[in-house]
Amino acid sequence: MIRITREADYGIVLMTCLARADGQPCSAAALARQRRLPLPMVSKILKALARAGLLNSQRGAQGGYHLARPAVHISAADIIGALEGPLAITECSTDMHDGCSRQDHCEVSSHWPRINQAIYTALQSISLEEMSHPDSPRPLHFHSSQRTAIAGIAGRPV
Amino acid sequence: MIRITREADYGIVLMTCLARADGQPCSAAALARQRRLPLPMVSKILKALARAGLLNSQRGAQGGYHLARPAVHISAADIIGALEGPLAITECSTDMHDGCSRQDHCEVSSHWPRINQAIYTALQSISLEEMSHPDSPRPLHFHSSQRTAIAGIAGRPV
DNA sequence: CACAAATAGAACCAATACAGTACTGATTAG
DNA sequence: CTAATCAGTACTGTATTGGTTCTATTTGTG
Repeated sequence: MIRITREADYGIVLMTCLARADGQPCSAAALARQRRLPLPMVSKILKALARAGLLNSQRGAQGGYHLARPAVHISAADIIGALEGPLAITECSTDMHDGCSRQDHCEVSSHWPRINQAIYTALQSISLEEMSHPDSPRPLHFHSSQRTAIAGIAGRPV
Repeated sequence: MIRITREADYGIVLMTCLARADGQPCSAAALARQRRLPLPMVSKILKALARAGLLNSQRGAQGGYHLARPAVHISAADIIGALEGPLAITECSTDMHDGCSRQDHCEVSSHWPRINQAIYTALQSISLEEMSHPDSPRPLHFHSSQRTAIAGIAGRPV
């Protein structure tokens, strides 16, 4: 129901790779090969992540990217934020909602920040470190019934 | 960074209206007028909400919509889910990710459900009842510094 | 020094999804 | 019967996404 772009999706995949390669710089090409992703796309995403300060880059031959700080201090929110801009679930959720002509008649507006905050907190509680490990060590309240209800049903929203 | 569609946005607005009108059926036209929203859009959204079982509808003259159950038992997740389909942050987050050809090389896939779950939980913890009150009675950890960081910066992601 | 391997950055394009509209039909109160 | 109101489908213009291409710029290696 809520969607992040594929860019952010790939971004997380790539970051986990880099997290596992800890320290070792990886070239965009290497990562693309490893994950079977189109190189230009990988390149673009890594560039963005580097610009956001999540990755350090080394140009030239034998260059590549590596994490700018330990995986424990990078959250899902950081990565997604870097690739999709700041959290804003609706356009109204800004300080200067000039564009929102309905502001006067929109009494929910004050509640969006709460929802934003809730999601942001959720995303921030998940560290890259955690995501890099194949098995989830901390199952994060998973009631199997809920699980099917959420991850179970068809993918792309209709 | 994460976006819901405007449909879901309006959906929440409309649901809060109906929550406040408690019991009284409201026509699509009335709601559209009240919130200054385009009628066809309002109509479309209410239909979807009714189909999802969140609203009951009464056809014919003097008809309208009203909540199918008390506002306390309707969550933001319900509303958004009704309008955008089940929670699926990426297409991989499904049981049968047949389409995902990279599955073999995608080791994060197992972690998306966790993220989904985190967001879902966050959204479910916010009831329509809460959203219908102008002032937030439960500020849900709001550190003003964070607040600007999240709701502050420009709206629509670039 | 020259070359090759990398990243940096911008510009570009096609496909899709979104937001919104229009129209036609069904139901029901008065 | 008639007007009000919901139900459903199909359509359209625009914006966003996903992805490519091309041209620098940097830097290690022979």
